[in-house]
Amino acid sequence: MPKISDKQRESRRQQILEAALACFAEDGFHQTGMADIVKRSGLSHGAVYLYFQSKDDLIEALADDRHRREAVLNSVAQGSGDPIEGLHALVRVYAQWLTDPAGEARRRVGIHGWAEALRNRRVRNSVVEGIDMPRALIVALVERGQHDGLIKRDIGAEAIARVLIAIFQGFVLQKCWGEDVDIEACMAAVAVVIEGFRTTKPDVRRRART
Amino acid sequence: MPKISDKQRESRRQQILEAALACFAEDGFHQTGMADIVKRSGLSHGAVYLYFQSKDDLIEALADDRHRREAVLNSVAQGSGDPIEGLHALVRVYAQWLTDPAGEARRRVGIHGWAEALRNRRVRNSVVEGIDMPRALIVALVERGQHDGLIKRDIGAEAIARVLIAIFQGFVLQKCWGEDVDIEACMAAVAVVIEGFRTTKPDVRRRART
DNA sequence: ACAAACTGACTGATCGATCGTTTTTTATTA
DNA sequence: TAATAAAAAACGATCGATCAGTCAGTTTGT
Repeated sequence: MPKISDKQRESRRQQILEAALACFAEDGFHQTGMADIVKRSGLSHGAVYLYFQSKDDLIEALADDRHRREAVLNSVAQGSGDPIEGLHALVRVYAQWLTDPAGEARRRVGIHGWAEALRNRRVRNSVVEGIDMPRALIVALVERGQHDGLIKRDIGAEAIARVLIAIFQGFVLQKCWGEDVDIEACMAAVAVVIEGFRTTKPDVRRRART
Repeated sequence: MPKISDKQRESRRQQILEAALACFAEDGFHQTGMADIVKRSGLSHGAVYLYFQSKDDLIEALADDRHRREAVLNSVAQGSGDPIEGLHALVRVYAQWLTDPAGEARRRVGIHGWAEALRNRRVRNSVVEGIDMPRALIVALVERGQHDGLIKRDIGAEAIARVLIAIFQGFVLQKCWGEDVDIEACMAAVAVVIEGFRTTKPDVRRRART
């Protein structure tokens, strides 16, 4: 007979994950000891190992950030209109995520995950898959924009997607290092970047959808 | 009386640094043991500690990448002409650095350094100072371009600099993760981004230099 | 009363760093 | 030129500390 309910069990799990997130955000994966996580969680060593098989298990559980993907997915729903407006919407979503004080720990752990991805195959898969979704979304938007003659056709949609993603990755770094980045001004610059992809002449050639 | 010359001494130092670079690139700072570096260097534990006080000393020595700064400085000399052409030149320099196979280890160590910068003040200072120089260079170019009416005045020069730097930071990540990034296509997209900063109308208003 | 949840002292392994010893090189002497 | 003394350089066995992970025993809720 289980002593605690599934809800309680999940709550304990989250309790440990939150402690681990805070510790990893402060000191990175490999400079954080299990003792730190244990102390912060308020539980004991044994209890933690009831919920996670190993420290690597915890790392992998935190390397995967589903919340952000869901936020992106929501913006997909809105992005069914003008492709370029879709790109702007996407930028807005990420800008908000970037400036949310509550997400500081997640961003820091994310950076540690980027480094860990260089040596841990499972973490790398998590990280790469994590950017695959927004990348595919941007590619779809751009290709639609190019098809409709709104976006320059001489640039690869894939290239545009990677540039936009790179911009946000770089901002996460610069922000987390504590540099005083004027996010608002930078987002304005990114908006100009996106407008730069727009065809200068309206390019009346607009083929019918297949 | 010294047994070995300064040249030999520096050579040994480099020998250790190269071993450490290779090890750190493979496994990160904290997953690399001194024993790994010792073995790779072909020396002994004691010998390594004759040249570096501690493992952290090695980390800090490698977190600072002067070579790249020098390359940027060289491109400064060329950038005395058209500001926008200066930006393109800068992109070319970084694109070359990004695709140089010999620089793979340095790029990977760089990423580990980005994560380490979150918890090690000295490493953070190295990293931040490392991007301060190209940032100042871009700001100078953009402000000159804006002054001459070549670059849109409604974007902050600082913001443009941070966007361009972020792009390259992101590309280093995506490249090192092993994703098949078409660097050439991406650089073409970046070129479009830069052109997007250009004033659409030539903006004849050109004030004389103060 | 019973079984699951939890505890925390404990373990073997591994870490960065040390230091007494050995090797190597150079300046000096024979 | 060959032998020698002296000192720096290099070595590597070894240290205490710390690590992730375990398990026999205790508590807790049903």
